Amino acid sequence: MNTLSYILLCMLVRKPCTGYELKQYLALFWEAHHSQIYTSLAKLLKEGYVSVENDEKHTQKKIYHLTKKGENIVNNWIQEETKEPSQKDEFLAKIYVASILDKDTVKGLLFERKQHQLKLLKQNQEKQTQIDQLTDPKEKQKNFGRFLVIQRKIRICEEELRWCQWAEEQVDQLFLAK
Amino acid sequence: MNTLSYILLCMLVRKPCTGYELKQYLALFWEAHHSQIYTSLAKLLKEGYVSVENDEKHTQKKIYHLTKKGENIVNNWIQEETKEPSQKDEFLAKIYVASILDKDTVKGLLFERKQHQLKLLKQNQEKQTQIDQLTDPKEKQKNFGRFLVIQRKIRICEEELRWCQWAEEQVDQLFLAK
DNA sequence: TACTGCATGTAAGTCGTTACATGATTTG
DNA sequence: CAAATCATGTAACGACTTACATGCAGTA
Repeated sequence: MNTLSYILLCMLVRKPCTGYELKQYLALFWEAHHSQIYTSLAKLLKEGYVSVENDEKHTQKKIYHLTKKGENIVNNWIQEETKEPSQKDEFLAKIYVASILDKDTVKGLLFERKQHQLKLLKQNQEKQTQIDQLTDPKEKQKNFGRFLVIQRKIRICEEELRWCQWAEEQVDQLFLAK
Repeated sequence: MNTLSYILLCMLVRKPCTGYELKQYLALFWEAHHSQIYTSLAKLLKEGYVSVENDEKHTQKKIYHLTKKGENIVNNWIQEETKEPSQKDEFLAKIYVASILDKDTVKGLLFERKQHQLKLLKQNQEKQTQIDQLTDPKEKQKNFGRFLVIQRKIRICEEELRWCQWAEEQVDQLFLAK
């Protein structure tokens, strides 16, 4: 059992999913290519942590369900120590060397980042709207954790956008002084 | 040349560093174990992108400098397309399944996260103070990119702390309703 | 009917983690 | 003078990326 396997099992607590869906849900706080997800799901199935149901209409679809054994192992994992988050951000490495770049390059980098963050923000706001529209209290409760995580993402996107704005102003000031 | 190699070269733009220092500077936006850093530096040296100077007092220390060739390749890399940031955060996977956890577990997770973020915030505020204390304009200019990146980290830490606070309130409300 | 998105899978090669290994320097 | 931190390195193993490969479903 590696970390990705536990993450996949966590995703299945809320509802049964296909591998394809898992990849998308995961994106809120994890990264994995489909090749990795499908091989991990195959292992989890072999070891009995998940079960598969074949969709009748879409015969190619495999809907994975969490088994009792799977839920137990998730519960144990949650009690274990939580590893610190890891991040890799090329953009910040480029910003780090701003002093050897020209104004247009730095501004271009910041512009692209802003576009990316705006896109992310919009996507997450849509996800939130979907949760807000749930009327069934049971469904709403099942989505509580997801709701918290999406809210966090939205807040951080907004803060990053404010930082981009501020950074642009700093760049302007620096090149004015030169 | 992989991404880590470019990141290392970027770090050396500001000032010559040892592998040990690089690991610490990197932490602002990248993660790498020392084993990876030392082997990458050895490759960069062999290919002439960096040069080594041995510290006279501390003979075990190897201070890496960026060569002209290294600076050129960094400049080319910066013009290339920037890969999107990647993140891996176990904590959020655990929060995601909040609905099957008890109140104390969720609150405990949030508490630990808060402690971690407070530590990070403090560390970065110290880094900022160091930059603020620079008086030489040239030194200050060289640290411009670093300044931007540290500011971003501080802002995001603060936002995450606000989110933790908010999330605790949400948890209280949920368990009140139950 | 062509194109985009949905959906799954395998294999080779690269990257990253963990463990092993050593030794100097600083601080209480 | 013991412990923590600084400082560097190698090797084995596991995780991740990239490329190859296939086919269905919806829509313009």
